[in-house]
Amino acid sequence: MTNQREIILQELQKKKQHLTADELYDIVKKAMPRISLATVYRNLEILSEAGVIGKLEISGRQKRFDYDPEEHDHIYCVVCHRVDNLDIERTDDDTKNMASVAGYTVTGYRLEIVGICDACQKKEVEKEKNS
Amino acid sequence: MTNQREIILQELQKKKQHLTADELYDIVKKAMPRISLATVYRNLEILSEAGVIGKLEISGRQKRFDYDPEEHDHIYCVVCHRVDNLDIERTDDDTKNMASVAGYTVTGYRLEIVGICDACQKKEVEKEKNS
DNA sequence: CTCCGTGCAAACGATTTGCACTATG
DNA sequence: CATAGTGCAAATCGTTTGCACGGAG
Repeated sequence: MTNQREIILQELQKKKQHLTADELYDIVKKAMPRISLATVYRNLEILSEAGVIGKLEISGRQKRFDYDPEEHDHIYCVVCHRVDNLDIERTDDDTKNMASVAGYTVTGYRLEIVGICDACQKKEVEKEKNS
Repeated sequence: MTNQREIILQELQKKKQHLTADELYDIVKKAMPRISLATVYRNLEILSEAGVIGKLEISGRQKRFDYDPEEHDHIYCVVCHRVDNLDIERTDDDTKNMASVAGYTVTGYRLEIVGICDACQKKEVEKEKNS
């Protein structure tokens, strides 16, 4: 656990958001100006591999990293691409229902709810006023 | 609807699989050797925009295109990345449950089941035999 | 000393774009 | 003849990697 690894982890946990590698890079640079983006990527990979954080491959281009490594689902905003945690209980029933599909052995699932976040809804209203 | 557009669409529908742009490119090249990958990308974008096909952003690197534009969920194989359609009914209840989340206006959801497909399971067995 | 982790820059894979050209309406 | 669509190559974006160096054990 190097110095840079620790700062990356701390900042991610402190923000309590689902950040991309380069968002986190910008933040960490303030505390450690000579850090490189590659180091951020490498450490995020190591940390998620170790189960300390989660890695999200939500629709869109960039991966995001989750301060909470527990299995859970996400909701994301189609406008600003912000991602939040969902707290929906995953019933065993669901998993059982899936087990029969097309010869697959089911190992898990990912539910991704899509919507427009509070902030973006407000922005929409603003826009309509001005037009 | 140009000639190349038509062939791209036909081949995708004929294959009844969830192909990536470059897989489709390889297929279409046989019928139309001078076509470029950019054209395949452009037309897949246009076709999915028009609702004739679907665009999938499943975990992993490449986008896949779906011959079936209807809303439905998918299962994909973690080993070979093959994607198949799911035929799980989406109840209104589900959507209602989601509506309350964190100030979001929910517009939809995407369920992605993860597993190992039939073919890859068989390959696993083979490997074990040989080792 | 020995290595693992770093910073940098260059490489990479997937996708997109600028441009000149071609077919089609 | 106007213009939407093409092929090609170069550009772009997010991410990964090779390499020489530096610092901790």
